[in-house]
Amino acid sequence: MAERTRVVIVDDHTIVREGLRSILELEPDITVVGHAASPAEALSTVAATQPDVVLLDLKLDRDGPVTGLTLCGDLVARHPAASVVVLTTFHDRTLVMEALRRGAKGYVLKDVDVVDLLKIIRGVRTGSLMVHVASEPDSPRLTRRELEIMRLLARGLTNREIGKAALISDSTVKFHVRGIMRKLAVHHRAEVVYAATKLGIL
Amino acid sequence: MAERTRVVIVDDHTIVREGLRSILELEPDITVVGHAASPAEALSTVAATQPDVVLLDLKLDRDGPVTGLTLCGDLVARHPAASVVVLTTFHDRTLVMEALRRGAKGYVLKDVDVVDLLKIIRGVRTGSLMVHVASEPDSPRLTRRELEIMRLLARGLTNREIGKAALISDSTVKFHVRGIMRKLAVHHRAEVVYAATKLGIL
DNA sequence: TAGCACCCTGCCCGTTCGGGTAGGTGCGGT
DNA sequence: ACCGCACCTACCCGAACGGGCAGGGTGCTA
Repeated sequence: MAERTRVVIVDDHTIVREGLRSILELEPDITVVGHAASPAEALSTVAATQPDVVLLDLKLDRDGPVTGLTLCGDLVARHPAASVVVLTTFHDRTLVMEALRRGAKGYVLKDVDVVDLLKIIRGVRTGSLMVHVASEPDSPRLTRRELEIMRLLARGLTNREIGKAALISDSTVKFHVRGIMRKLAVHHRAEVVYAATKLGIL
Repeated sequence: MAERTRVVIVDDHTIVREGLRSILELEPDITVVGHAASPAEALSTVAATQPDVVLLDLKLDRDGPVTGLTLCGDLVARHPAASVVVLTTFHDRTLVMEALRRGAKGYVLKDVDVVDLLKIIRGVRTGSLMVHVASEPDSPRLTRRELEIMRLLARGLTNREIGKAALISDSTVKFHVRGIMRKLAVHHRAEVVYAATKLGIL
């Protein structure tokens, strides 16, 4: 292996980006060829640099991990040669599974040892580290509308008020709320907020 | 200023700790004399190394920022010579105010520029950077009972069910829920969960 | 001793919610 | 052309909620 492993870092926090770069650049067989703070930036950077590994933070903004998950799928689809390694603070197993389901080659919790991180980067690069994907536990997939309703719901709006805000009737709001509750397997709107927060959807 | 600024880093994520260390060690006038991942470790490390600045992440575990806030107060109380700089991902203004109220000398959002971070570290060290504390906005103080009720409420229990669980009547539950809502300045239980999560009380 | 904070309970009332049924549209894939 | 899915709307009804009221009690502290 003469070539150095080319890595792109995607994280919205400058400190994490720079910190990771500092760590990785100390390794002789690894080089950081780019970094990005947003999905758009990530896609263009990866396209431009064609890295071996993309270190991807799932939480790219205050909207939770959805942004990162989506980006993960996009990166895998457009750049199958690059191995996406999910970097996250979430201890939530469903999130990890969701990322793997979308084609991530590995995942790293942010409190891992640096040595382990390096091991994983080298592992996915050589292909010696294979992740067991095992099909789906399928975290609930909310539609656009449902997400919108849920955010308004979390702010304490009544169905009627949500209807005003979303320009739909309160009957429709109730319809969507039912959908949300069914998918999250809960029965009260307070629990919706709780579950959504735990899953990082909110 | 002949002496180098001595810094201790407190963060539960190894990657953030090592990353920060890598960044700071590049500066000739700054030296990282210790790091910690937990409150206990932080207190002993700070006591042992007597740093000028403590970089403190508010979110030290999955319990939210309460752990960090408490530690912030403890550090300030036991080591008034050390300047605590709060490092956090939370964009929430109330959290920052709460930290300052407990004696933090400054705060840094994790997505700041590295240059700004260095500026702040040097600022608190020389005392040229002074934070306006302005007394208190006082984050709401819930009683033991209210906290207990709130946690059950978040799980989606009805007032009646909460009563069963807490061995009190549903009338009393409603009494406490009213108290919670009043203190959080909200009017619906879904919003209670939302507000409590944002404040890290849950 | 009085005051205060916390805790507990009951009743009222109008509003909102949760869940059910029973429809409608439009869009994208097989 | 058909199916599935997201989306929209309307009706019903019992349960739960939100916010008032009016009272209990304890324990600690000034």
